[in-house]
Amino acid sequence: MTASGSAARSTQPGEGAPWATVRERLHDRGLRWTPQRRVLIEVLSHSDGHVTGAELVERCRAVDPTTIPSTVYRTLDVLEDLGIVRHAHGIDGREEYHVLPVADHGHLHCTACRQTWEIDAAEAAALVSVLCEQRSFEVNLSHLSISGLCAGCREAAGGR
Amino acid sequence: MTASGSAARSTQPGEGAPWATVRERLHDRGLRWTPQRRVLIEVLSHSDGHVTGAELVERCRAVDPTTIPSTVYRTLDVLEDLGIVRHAHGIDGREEYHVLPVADHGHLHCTACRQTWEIDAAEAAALVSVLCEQRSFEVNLSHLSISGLCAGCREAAGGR
DNA sequence: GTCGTTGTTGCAAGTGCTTGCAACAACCCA
DNA sequence: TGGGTTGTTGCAAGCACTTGCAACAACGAC
Repeated sequence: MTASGSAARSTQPGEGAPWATVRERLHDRGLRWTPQRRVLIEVLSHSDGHVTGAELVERCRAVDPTTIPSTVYRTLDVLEDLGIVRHAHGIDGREEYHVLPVADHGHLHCTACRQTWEIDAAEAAALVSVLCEQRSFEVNLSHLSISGLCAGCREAAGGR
Repeated sequence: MTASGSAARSTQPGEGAPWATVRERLHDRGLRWTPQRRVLIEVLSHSDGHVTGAELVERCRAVDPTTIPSTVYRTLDVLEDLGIVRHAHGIDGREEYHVLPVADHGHLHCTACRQTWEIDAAEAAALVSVLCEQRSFEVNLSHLSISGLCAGCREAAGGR
C-alpha cells in the first residue's frame, strides 16, 4: 500500500513514473514499442505485488482478446531485463512475477495456507553472509523462495 | 558418493536397504505392488542424488517402453509420502527429485554454470532460526532452493 | 483356485510455458 | 512521405507435468 496509486500518476521521470519511461527505455536499447507491449504495460501498471504468468496473460486478454501467451512471456522477459518485473518460482514451480521490485527481497510461502510473505535483505542477511563467507556464493535474493509452515498454520496443526 | 553402492546391496532391512522394504511399506498402508511401481523403484535404486521427473520417465521407458508418464508421477507422489524421494523445484521451476534423502538439506543453484550443491541444516541454521524467532515460521529445508552465482562463476565474470 | 473390493493404470485432454519460423510492422534514414 | 532494416508477432508444435475417468488387476477372503 505504500505509495501505490500516486506512484503511477507522478510526473517525475525517475523512480516515480516507471511506466511512463518504459517506451524510451526500450528505444534506448533499440527495442520497439508495440500495441501488444502497451497492453502488458498497462496491465502491469494496475497490478500490485505478485502475479503469475498465466494471470497476466488472462488480464491482457481482458484488455485485448487477441493476446497471445508467447508474446506476453516474451515481453515479460524483456521487461525483466529492464528491471521492471522480476520473476521467481512459486511453491508449485510456477512463474511468479513481481512488479516494480522496490528492493531486492525473497519470498516465504506457507505450504498449508498458500499465503506469501516477503523477506527483506536484513532478514536474509544471516544466510547470505554464511554462504558468501563459506562458499563465496552470491545469493540472488529476488529469486529466493522459502517454503514451510507459517505461525498460524503451525498453531492450527496442533502446536507440535 | 558417501556409501552409495553398498547401501543398495546391504542386507539389513533398516536404513540400509530401503528398496527391499518398499513393498511391505506399501502393503502396510493398503497400497499395491504393481509391475509399474517395480520398474520405478528399480530405476530409483540406481539413481543417485538429483533427477528430474522427465529423466525418471525416460529411464523407466528404457526398462519398460510402455511406461506412461502419469503413472510415474503418481508413483513418485506415493513414494514421497513414504519418504523415499523428495521433490523440490530447480532453478527453472522443474520438478527435481532427490532420492533417499539421508538428512534434510536444501539446494544451491548457480544460474551461470547450472551446477547444484547441497546445503545442510548447519549452514541454513542462521536463516532458519531468524525466521523461526521473528515470524514463528518453520522452514521446510528440503524444499529450499537458493539461486545465485557460485565462486567459480563470480571469478569468471570478472571478479566485480 | 475363484471372487470381490478397491487401489492403479492407461488414455486423452488440459494447463502453463517455450521455441522455431515466416510474415509483419515499428522505426530510422533519406 | 516512402523504403529498408530488423525487432516482433502469431501460429503451431512441443515439453513437462496434471487430472478425470473407465477399465483393469493386485490382494485378501472364502
